Amino acid sequence: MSDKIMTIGQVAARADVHVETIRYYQRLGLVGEPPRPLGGIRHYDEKTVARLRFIKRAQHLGFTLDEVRNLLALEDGQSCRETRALAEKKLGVIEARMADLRRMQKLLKALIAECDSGKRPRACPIIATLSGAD
Amino acid sequence: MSDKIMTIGQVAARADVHVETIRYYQRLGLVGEPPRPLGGIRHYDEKTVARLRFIKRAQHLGFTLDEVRNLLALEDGQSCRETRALAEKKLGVIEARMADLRRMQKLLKALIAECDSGKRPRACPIIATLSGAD
DNA sequence: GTACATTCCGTACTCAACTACGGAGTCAGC
DNA sequence: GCTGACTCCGTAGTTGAGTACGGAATGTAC
Repeated sequence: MSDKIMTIGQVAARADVHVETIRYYQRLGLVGEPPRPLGGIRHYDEKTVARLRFIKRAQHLGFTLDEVRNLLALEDGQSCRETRALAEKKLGVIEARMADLRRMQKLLKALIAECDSGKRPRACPIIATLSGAD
Repeated sequence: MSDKIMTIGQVAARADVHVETIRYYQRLGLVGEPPRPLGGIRHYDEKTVARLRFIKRAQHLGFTLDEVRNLLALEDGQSCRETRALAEKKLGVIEARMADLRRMQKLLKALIAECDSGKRPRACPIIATLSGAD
């Protein structure tokens, strides 16, 4: 576990975010305030990089920072009971999201196949199917 | 295909969005301006409801309105060639997103199992794995 | 030991995506 | 034919998620 000490700028570069973003996440409590030996400058380690990357990925999957905070609580959580409950809940969210993506995927594939088969898809039903008319 | 005529308020209620949101999407061109017979009030049909629901779902999966515009172009697209290319591209995006979700899912399941097995997961590696350290 | 780059910190600005507001027009029921 | 609910339209305000700015402090290379 390479515990090389880094400055905020190095962490930012490695996680591909702006320095300001890290400080913003610290204000929100998504990233902890690291030790600050000798007056001023904070010392970060590789874990922060991983955490930042995780946040970005989760966001990209449609989770808000607030939801990401919950996901992060799984890592941080002390109580197994609470962690378990949260994990279960998030699992449900993720599975619903995957189902939606699978539907999109299926339809896109069908659309492509239809294009290939030459028969003009008169009004392909992509939206009708995806809008999930309940 | 029930082509019942609706007002904007009825469409909003059925699609579970605000009236203002529909007008906003019209300004952005995500939803077409419907016919407006007899002076003032617009007449909508069921298709608009489906379109709105689709937009909301796609957004929830992490697509921006701009990306949603692209997805909608698949439905609206005249040219099979262009549609095909776009569909192919979106399919890639969706598959990447699903892979990420699958990773999350797997880890959440592992986390739950670990909780259940009684052995305290000392620092569960959820983030480490999800941060996708390349 | 002094430039120069970074960090620190607070505050202000930006951008996407709405959401609210207000006054005028329209329409359906009584 | 009037009342109350809904629509239309433009403009302004809000929220979430950053991004930019600028002056003081610190650290590093020469």
